[in-house]
Amino acid sequence: MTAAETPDETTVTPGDRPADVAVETIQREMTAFARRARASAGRMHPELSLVSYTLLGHLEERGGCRATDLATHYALDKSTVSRQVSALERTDLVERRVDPDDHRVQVLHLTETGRRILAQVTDSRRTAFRERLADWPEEDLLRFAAYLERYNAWQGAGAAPAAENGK
Amino acid sequence: MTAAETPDETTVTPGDRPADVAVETIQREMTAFARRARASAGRMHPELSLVSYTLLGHLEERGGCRATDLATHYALDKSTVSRQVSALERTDLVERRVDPDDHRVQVLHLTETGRRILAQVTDSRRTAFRERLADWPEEDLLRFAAYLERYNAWQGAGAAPAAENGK
DNA sequence: ATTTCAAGTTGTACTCTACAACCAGCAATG
DNA sequence: CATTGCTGGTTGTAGAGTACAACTTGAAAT
Repeated sequence: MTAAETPDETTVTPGDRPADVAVETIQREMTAFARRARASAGRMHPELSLVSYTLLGHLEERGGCRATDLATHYALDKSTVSRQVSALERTDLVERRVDPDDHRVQVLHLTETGRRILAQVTDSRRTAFRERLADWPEEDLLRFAAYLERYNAWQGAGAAPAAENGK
Repeated sequence: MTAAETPDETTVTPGDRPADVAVETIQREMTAFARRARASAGRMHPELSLVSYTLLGHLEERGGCRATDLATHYALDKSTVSRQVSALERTDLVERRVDPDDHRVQVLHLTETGRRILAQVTDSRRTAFRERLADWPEEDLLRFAAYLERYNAWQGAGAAPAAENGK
């Protein structure tokens, strides 16, 4: 429709080389994915938002850590983490234990419930991903995983030196 | 840390096969990316949120479409789209033209400004992505792009049969 | 003409988020 | 020890993004 929409080529100027096209595609697809992720995650598990999920995951992986650690690791404001943690505590998924060495800090730990819910959501998410990737040859799965890791591992030169899952 | 954290194996049950590990990784990395995307996009372009950007992109790609089309395509509520479009109109990035055939519908079009801003943001995003992918061999770029497309193209069997550009 | 349907808008509410102001411990200094 | 300053966390406030439900208006079907 409306072919008279000024089909000027200068508007976007996608590079001509295959690599440029690929970068373009990567950008587009990553963006599309990101746009959907939150909502779809929320639909799947109304009980545990994407953020809560990753927070809980970090807690389990580390076996407890401080709110500040979560904040820096995920590049979130400490107030955000504070509220998230409050919510998680209210729903009895995490508990706070005041650090005896420093009464300012409170080490966060998963509760049994938290561990259970996390496992449950993880499982459900895994199922969804598996279904989605069911017909992929193993070789492609491995490569795709490697690419994603590589992509995410990139540390922006000038970017905030914080964040990133070092582990 | 805290090895006394009940290291029960049943908690996560990651499959042992390489493919399972890969799926796990894909899930984790896609999630990590999604979590950051919005914020980083916002930091890069305070003028155009990730959503606005994709909306504008769709408009350009299609050369105008209805709000409902945007809603179904992006699986957003029509009220959400309505408000987004309002904002885009207020900032003079899109304009509405009432469809002469059906006075209910208003076809959305990019304005000149909209086209310009979109191109500008697209360019800036492309630069960022290129930088990030600078040291990737072309072969990997092509494969990564293909994987992402394939991943995103997946239509959940039971998912909403709506969406996607029929046209 | 009346009912039904589709496109959009508006009211309301909730989540996620940041920033700024603040409080409470710890640490260093005189 | 008292003062100053830093760090971990909370709370007030604000804004984006979103959904759902109720409503308006125009089109279509009967």
